[in-house]
Amino acid sequence: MTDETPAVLAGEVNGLMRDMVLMLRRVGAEQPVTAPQLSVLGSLLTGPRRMSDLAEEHGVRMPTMTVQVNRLERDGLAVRGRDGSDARVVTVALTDEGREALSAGRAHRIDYLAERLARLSPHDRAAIAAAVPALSRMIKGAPTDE
Amino acid sequence: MTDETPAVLAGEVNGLMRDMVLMLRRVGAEQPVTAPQLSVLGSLLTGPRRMSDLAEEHGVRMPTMTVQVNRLERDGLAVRGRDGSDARVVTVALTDEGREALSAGRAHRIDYLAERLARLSPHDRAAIAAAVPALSRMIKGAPTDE
DNA sequence: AAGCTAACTTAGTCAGGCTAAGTATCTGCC
DNA sequence: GGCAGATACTTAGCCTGACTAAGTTAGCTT
Repeated sequence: MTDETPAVLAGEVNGLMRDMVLMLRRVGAEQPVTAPQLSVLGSLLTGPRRMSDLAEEHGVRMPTMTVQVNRLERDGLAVRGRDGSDARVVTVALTDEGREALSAGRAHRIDYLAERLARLSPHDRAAIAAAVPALSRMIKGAPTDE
Repeated sequence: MTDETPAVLAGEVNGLMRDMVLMLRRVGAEQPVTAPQLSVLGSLLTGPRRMSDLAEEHGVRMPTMTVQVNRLERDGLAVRGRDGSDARVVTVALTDEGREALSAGRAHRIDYLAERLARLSPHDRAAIAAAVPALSRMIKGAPTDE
């Protein structure tokens, strides 16, 4: 049995995250659309969103989102629009091309992970599946609901 | 029970990783030493290393490591040296200040994680602990050893 | 209508990654 | 022994992604 003390576990999780960052760099390399861009496109799937919402949702400041959307627009993946009720707000919407880029990019990432997961034993996969909710709570900083 | 199909799991893990990146940005913000730098300092703990080794170990190209080490040296956390047997190789060693920065930076990250883990139920922690080896295998792309 | 607040953008800075090309040194072969 | 090619690094130049500070435009409140 592994030691489940928070401090010890934290060390293990820390190492895991370092390796994960490395892996993510590899997955993303050679891809036309970067991970943050893909992430923003994903937010647009349910309809146009305002800049401030996007910034908030992705945990960045507005200037960062401005630049991100500039690039998406430059590459034809999204378009800016205006909100009728408030002339200050700028909305962003997916283009068809953006929708395609999103699904292609997602497929690439998911396939990569799925392939790796498929190589593991059912036992390992079960362990990961069982830990997903707990990891999600940990990442979001939410205490376990008891 | 969660569905353990690779494809479905991959989707969940993908979402998890996105959130993790967000969390890592938060942990790292306001920290004097960045995560990659901390990571390099960690490699130096066991003694001086050559540039090419460091680049290899951290999955980056040499020019990237050159810049990284430039910054570490600029900030007094590491020093470059020469290898007696081969005049082409450059070695990098920790300074006392670097050792301190490393342990402080590590402590910050680990404490952050430990605190979050401590808030989870023992059941959640156990699930995470049980999944660590499997996740590690997944990340490294190694098939389960059976 | 004035003045404050809110939503974005612009400008400037920094870290971290890359490729291509330059320099110095080592190695192997004739 | 000396030259050719390989190896170890650095330099230069480019891109993404993040930040703050400051500018602009539009809405809100009084």
